Amino acid sequence: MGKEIDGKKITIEDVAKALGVSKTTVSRAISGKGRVGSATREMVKRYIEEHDYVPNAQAKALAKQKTYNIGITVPEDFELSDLPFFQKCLIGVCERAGKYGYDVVVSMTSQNDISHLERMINNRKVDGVILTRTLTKDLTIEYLKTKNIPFVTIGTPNDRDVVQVDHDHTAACRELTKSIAAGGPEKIVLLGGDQSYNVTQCRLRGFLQGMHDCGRTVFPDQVILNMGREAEFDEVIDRLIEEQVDCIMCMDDFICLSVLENLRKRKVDVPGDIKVASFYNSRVLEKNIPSITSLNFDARALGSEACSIVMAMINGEEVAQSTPVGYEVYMRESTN
Amino acid sequence: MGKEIDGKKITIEDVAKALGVSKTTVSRAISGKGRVGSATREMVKRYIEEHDYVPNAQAKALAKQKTYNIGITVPEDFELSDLPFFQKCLIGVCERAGKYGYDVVVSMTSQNDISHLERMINNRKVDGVILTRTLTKDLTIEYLKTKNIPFVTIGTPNDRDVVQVDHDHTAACRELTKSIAAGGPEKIVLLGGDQSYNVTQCRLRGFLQGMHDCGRTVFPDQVILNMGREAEFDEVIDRLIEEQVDCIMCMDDFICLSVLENLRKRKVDVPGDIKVASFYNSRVLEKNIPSITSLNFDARALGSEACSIVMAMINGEEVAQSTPVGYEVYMRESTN
DNA sequence: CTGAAAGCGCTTACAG
DNA sequence: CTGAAAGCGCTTACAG
Repeated sequence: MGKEIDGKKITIEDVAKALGVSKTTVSRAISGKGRVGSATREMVKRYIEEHDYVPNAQAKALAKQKTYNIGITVPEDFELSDLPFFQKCLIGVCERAGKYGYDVVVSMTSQNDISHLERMINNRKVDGVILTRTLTKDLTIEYLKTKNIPFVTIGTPNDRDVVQVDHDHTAACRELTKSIAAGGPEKIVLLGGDQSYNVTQCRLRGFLQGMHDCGRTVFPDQVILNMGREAEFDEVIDRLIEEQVDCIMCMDDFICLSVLENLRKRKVDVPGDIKVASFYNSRVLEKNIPSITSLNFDARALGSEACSIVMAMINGEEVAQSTPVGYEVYMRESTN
Repeated sequence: MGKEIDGKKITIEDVAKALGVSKTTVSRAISGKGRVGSATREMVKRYIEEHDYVPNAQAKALAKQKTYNIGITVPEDFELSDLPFFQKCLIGVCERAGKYGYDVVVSMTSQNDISHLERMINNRKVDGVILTRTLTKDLTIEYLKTKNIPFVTIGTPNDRDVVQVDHDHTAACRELTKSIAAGGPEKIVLLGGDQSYNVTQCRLRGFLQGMHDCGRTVFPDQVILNMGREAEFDEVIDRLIEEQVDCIMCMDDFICLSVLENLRKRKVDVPGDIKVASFYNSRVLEKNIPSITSLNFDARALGSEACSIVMAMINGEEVAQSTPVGYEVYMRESTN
């Protein structure tokens, strides 16, 4: 196996010589571009198959001015984000990229440091990039717009001229909110995360719309954002109990987990005393008793979709400015 | 900004012409290899700085027969593994790689499909690779050994001639087990995951050693591996309660989470009725009440270390076959 | 249908 | 200290 000459890989020239044809012919037989006699083509194909010839991607890249790589950003401060979300996206991207013969190179980014991204772009390591998170004030988007490189965001930046794919969070949250509000609970409160995230804004909007759809008025004290530290939860939950809130809607699973444990600590029964729902997949909560009403999203599909879209852009095709990926509403015990 | 000619990046030739020197000189001034007059060097440096010249990495790669990329495998079936572990490793790797001017390309692998890895290697997209997980029967290791490429594993494969970096799970579990066994609980049971993972074996070994250190005999029914589905937990926990087990040691956080929720459901008090400990960081459990006795590991450090080691191998340096990364034992409320 | 040659943008012996 | 030239391994007009 591994037919190598002196431990070195064989090149297109070796193949050409061995077969008594030109490099041009070998190249064409492999790429399928340009005409080659079918007998010649078969001969070449058989030879490279038997001799494990694999074209040097670096050389190809240089000649074609393409890298056959796409970039993806990985948030350094992922603690702030949904736990397996990035990883699922990544898998989706890898899977799809592989079908195009592309590899994926990752670039670590944080809110205010995009130096790794810059290096990757400047070094022309990739033909396009996928952003896995968008912030309201997003350095990566600003940067990429100045460069002449195709990119798509997973998530919904405010910026209406960047190509994006996302779950329709607003619609999803609206639907879930409606389903719950219609069910009766008097006082519903929304607990959310970092308001600098667009997704926070989308979910908030969906919540407000859903409430509005049911003819509900939302007072300022029914929306609590920027939940983070443990101490805050203690305080907030205390207040909500005191105010006899009927239902707590959580923008993500971590908030929901904290809420549940806080309620448990205080011996507050869910859903008996207070109903609880989450605006996100409850992987972390999946074993929870009672089961948690939530939305269901498929991050892997998001990654796949995003990848297909950059690939299309790289190939110069037209793409939609925005592509929604589906969701489901799971009504479960926690809001019964 | 972005001094480009016709929207194309400037090349070393453009720089050379503009400065009236040869490409050789420019190349040397940039790389610092070969002698160049210091005045010339400064002139070149200033010019490329002002004109945003960035060498074409593809061309450099081809000329130097190096890619300036390292590969890292991402487990497709990460559901089975620790949740943020891979991501932390990845961040650690990215961070360190960046310091070497390297980018990192990911390759999706599953237990029995390493085609993406193969493509990445065959296409020579990387100079070395980091495996983020090792299985007892590991296709990736077998494959990489046949290729002539430096690689290091995160985790402890049985294979004693692959370079590896890992937490010393065995020692860590041994220490935690000792601390607990010394504290008194009569009947201690170990609940573990997939026994095809080496880490499972290491933890088991540590547990057995720790028990042995305390003069305890371990009977077969005190070790339960391959815990997976919810149904199993119900059954197992029922049995353990019936057998009046005093302490449940969990090999990872997900097992621990399931155990805790199962006990809670049955109104079994922790640590009053049964003590609980985890052999892994309790990120998922961090808000749990009571706080959970566990080991503490730093996956990001693991990634950094692994990266430094492949880099050394790529540069032809000698490296230790095995590098341990530290751990801590956190005794908390759940075993009091 | 096939090939010689130039080109992609670097690096690096070799010579001066 | 500096440069002309060959080479890395592909692709692709251009010519036949």
